[in-house]
Amino acid sequence: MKLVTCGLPYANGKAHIGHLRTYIPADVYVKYLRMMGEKVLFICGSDCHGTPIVVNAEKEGISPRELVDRYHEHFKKVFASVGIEFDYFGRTDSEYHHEMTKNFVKKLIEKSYVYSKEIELAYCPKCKRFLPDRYVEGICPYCGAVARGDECDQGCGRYLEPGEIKEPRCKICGTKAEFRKQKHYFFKLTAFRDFLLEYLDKVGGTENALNYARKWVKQELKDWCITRNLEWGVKFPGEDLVVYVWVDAPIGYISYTREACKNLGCDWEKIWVEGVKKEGDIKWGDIIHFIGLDIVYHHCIFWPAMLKGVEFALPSAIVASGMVKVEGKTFSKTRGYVVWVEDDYLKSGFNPDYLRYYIVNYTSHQKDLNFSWKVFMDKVNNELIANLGNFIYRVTYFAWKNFEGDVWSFNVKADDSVIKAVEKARNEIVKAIKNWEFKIASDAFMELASFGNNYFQSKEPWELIKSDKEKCAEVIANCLHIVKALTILAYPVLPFSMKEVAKIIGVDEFRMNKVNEFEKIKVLKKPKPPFKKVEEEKIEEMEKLMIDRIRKADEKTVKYVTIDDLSKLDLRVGKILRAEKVKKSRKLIKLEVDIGNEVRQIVAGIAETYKPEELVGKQVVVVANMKPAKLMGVESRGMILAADVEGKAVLLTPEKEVPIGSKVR
RNA sequence: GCCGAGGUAGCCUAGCUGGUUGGGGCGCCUGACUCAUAAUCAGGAGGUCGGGGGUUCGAAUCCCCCCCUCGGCACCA
Repeated sequence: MKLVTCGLPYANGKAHIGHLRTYIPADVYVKYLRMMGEKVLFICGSDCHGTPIVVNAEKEGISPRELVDRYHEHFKKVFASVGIEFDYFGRTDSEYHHEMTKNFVKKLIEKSYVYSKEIELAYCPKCKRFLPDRYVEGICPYCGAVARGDECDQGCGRYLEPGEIKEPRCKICGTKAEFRKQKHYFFKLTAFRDFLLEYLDKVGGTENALNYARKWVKQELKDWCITRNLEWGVKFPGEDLVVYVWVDAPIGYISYTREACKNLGCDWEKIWVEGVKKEGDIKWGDIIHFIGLDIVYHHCIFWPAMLKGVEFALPSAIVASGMVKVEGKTFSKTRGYVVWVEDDYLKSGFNPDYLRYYIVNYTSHQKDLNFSWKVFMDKVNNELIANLGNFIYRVTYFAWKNFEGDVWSFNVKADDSVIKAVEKARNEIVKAIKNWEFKIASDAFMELASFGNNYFQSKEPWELIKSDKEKCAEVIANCLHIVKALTILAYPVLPFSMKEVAKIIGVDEFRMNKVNEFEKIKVLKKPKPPFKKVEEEKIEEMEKLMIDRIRKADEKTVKYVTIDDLSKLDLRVGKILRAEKVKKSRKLIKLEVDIGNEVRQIVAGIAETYKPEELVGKQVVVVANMKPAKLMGVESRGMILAADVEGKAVLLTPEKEVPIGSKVR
C-alpha cells in the first residue's frame, strides 16, 4: 500500500490557489495511480496548533478550538468541491493525534535524542507569561530586521530558535519583555547530520526541494527546541509545556493514516513502521509527501530525523511544487495578489475542472505557476473546449443524430492508426506520472483529442453518411473509441466533466487497462457539450475584483504619522567627502559625510546605482540620529535618503546647493 | 560575493549522454470545410536557441568568460 500525503493546511485562514498548487497535482497523481491498479492511501488534515492560531483566536475573542473548527470545515468543504478526494482528512487537535504524538516524543526521549537545557526566554512582566513564537516581536540577531519570535519573516527569513530574538516585546500588550530562565527540551538534530546527507542523496522526488535541504544540512544544523510555553497544543510528557507545532504537525501524517486504516482495514504500522525495504542505514517506506516549497526545511530535515530517531520508515519521495504568482506578481495575501478558492472561484460558478486543468497544465510541477484570469480564459476556451470538448461533443452528437447512438449493427472494425494513437497517449501518461510531470500527462490526452479531431475531419463522416453508411459507422466507432479513451485518460485531471461524459457513453470503470479495449461503445442519451465557455465579461469582472483588492491592500498599509513622529528624525543636509565600496559586498558603499558639526561614516546600500567616484561632492539628506549599526563589519552612523526605484536607490539631493548641516523639515 | 534554479519565436515549453532543414501548444495571418460551443482541418509568417570566445568535420547540446531573471544566504540603515 502506497501512502500519499499533502502538506497540512494551517487552520488559520481560507483556502487559496497556493494550496491547490500542491493538492491538485497530488490528487491527480493519486487518481492516475489508482487507475493503474495501485493501492493508494491519500491522507491530509488540518494543522491546528501553534501560536498564530492562539493569537488570532484571542483577537477575535473566541477559543482556538472554535477558530480551528471554522477553518477545518472550510478546507474540508473546499477540497471536496474541487474534486480532491482524501481518504481521510483529520485534525491535529484530536485525541488520537495527541496520543500518537506523545508516544512518538516519549520514544525519542527513550532513545536519548531529547535533552533539557535552561534557556533565557522572553517573558512579559505585565501579562505574566513567557512569550513563545509569535507572541513576541523584536530584532533578528542575524540581520537586524524586525522579526517575530520564531522566524525573521521580513528580513533574512531565518528560522529562529526560542530565546534568540533581540529586544523582545510582547506582541499582545506591547510591553518590553525581560529575559527569564526556563527549562526547555531539545531534539538532537545534529546527531543526524550524516544520516540526513545520505538520506537526501537517495530520496526520490523533485530536485527543487532536495537541493535546498542538502545545503542547509551541510551549513547550519543546530539542535532544535521542541517545547513551548503554551496551553494550546500537545502536552509534553511530564511538563507544563506543549510540543512545538512543527513536531506534532508531521506526526499527523501517521495519526491520520492510523485513523484511515481503522475505516479501510489496512495496517498503519506496515506503512510507517515496517516499511518496504532496507538499504544500509535507511528503512524505506512507500510514502510520498507533496509539499510546497515553503516547508522543505521541515520535511527534508526535521521530519526524516524524527522518523529515524524512532526507527520508523522514511518517506520515499518528497515532491515540492513551485511557487504561485498571481497576474505575474509574487503571491501575497496582504498585498492582494491572491485568488480565494471559495469566494473568488467557486462562488463565481466556474467549473472546478477548469482550475484543475490550469494548475496541472500551465507548466511543470517544479516551476513557478502564474495565475492570470486572461490566460485562464484562453486555456479553457481554446484548449479544453475547442479541442477536447468539441471532439467529444461532435462525435457523440453525430452518433446520436445519425445512428441513434448505436453504430454496432454495422460490421465495423478498429482502425490501426486509432489504436496506435491511444496507446501512445496512455504510455506517455504512465511515464509522465512516474516522473511527477503532470503537464506532460495532460498534454498527452490533449494531443489524443487533437488526433481525434484530425481523424474526424479527414474521414469526412458527414459526407459518408450520405454515400456509405457502413463506412461512416466505422469512422464513428473509431471516434467513439477515442472518446472513451479520453474520458478515462482525462478523468484524473477533469473528474467532474469526465464522469458526465462517462454516463453518456456508458463507461463505468476508470481503469488504465480498459483504455485501449475496442468495445462496443454506444451513446446512451442525448449528449450535452461537456464544458461551458468562460465568458469574457465574467473574466473582466474577476480582473476588476482583483484590482480593487490590490488597491485596498495598498490603502491598508498606509500608516499616518504625526508631526511629533516626524520631529523624532534629525534630518540634515550633508556633503559626501569620500566614497569607497565595501569589500566583498554588492550593494554597500562606505561614505564619509560632512553633516556640519562632524564627519560621519555611513554605509549605504547604493552601489548598484552609483559608482563611488560619482558620489563625492554630492549633497544628500542624512538621518543623523539613526541608531549606529554594523554592516559587513563596517560601522554605519546614519542613513542616506533615497528613492526606491524597483529596488535601486536614487539619491535625494537639495534642489540647489545649501549650507552643509541645514536642517530638513 | 557565495549557493541553487533558469534564460529556446508575443506567451508556455520539448530537445541538453553533440549529427539529417531546433519539435509542440496558445496567439497571429491565409485558405478549406460545415458534423460540432465561429468549434475543426490545411498552409504560412515569426527564433542570431541570453552574449562572446573555444573544442570539433559538426553544438541549443561539451569547455571557458561575461550578462540577465528568480529563490536562498552574506550587507537592503
